[in-house]
Amino acid sequence: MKEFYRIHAEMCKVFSNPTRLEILHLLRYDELSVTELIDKSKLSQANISQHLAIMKARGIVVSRRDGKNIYYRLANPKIVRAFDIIRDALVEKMKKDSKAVADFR
Amino acid sequence: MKEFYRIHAEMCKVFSNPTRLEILHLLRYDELSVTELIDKSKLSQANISQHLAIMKARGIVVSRRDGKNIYYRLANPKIVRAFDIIRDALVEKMKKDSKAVADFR
DNA sequence: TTTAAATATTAGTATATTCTAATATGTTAA
DNA sequence: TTAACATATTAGAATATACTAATATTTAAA
Repeated sequence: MKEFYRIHAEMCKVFSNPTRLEILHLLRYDELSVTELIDKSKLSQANISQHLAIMKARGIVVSRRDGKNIYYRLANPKIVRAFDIIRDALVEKMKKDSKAVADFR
Repeated sequence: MKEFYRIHAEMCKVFSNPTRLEILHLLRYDELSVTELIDKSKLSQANISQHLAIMKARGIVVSRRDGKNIYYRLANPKIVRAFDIIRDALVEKMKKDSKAVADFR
């Protein structure tokens, strides 16, 4: 089982970087080329390319070439659901925390 | 929005370590004391304690003291669902990958 | 067949993470 | 109040990560 935790952790590690989350968010509904990702995110080309490579290697995104452009998209739509749940839990927690702060005052 | 990605990433970072996943898995249904966690995981006391501190600081687990023991449990059951989805996606992917390997032969 | 556009890769530095070993703190029972 | 148990904290070394700057590769158009 320990091996499975290792692999699971490897997968989660992909989601533990704000830049990658931003890229994944941009890819949520549509595939996008690297240039489009650069435009929409204002991140550097090299940096985006590196993160895409990481995610591709782990099977989170897939790519296809069309002429000069390479388009990336999510490999598995389930991942988005996992995000949403974590985001919900996060929002819930933030509300609770801010309420605790409010109650304290 | 970038700020939100940062916080989301912080949260996901918690799940990006195999030891923490193992602990979370052990806490899935029941609260457990640190000693029980040590027994069930065979991890070192210091290490478990450190990981519990990390997860507590981020609001993933909560604790209560009962005499000499401190019991930890999951703060939000939703988190478990997020795990399950990621795990499913992972299993799906592993099946697909092993099938690709099989087809290749 | 050169040039320009799109993307990938590499090297290197700064920072973060993880673990072990040692020590400290808190709690109960003798 | 001391001993023993349960848990937390600290320090420090090894490893991993993320970013920038520079360079390489691939493709299509001129």
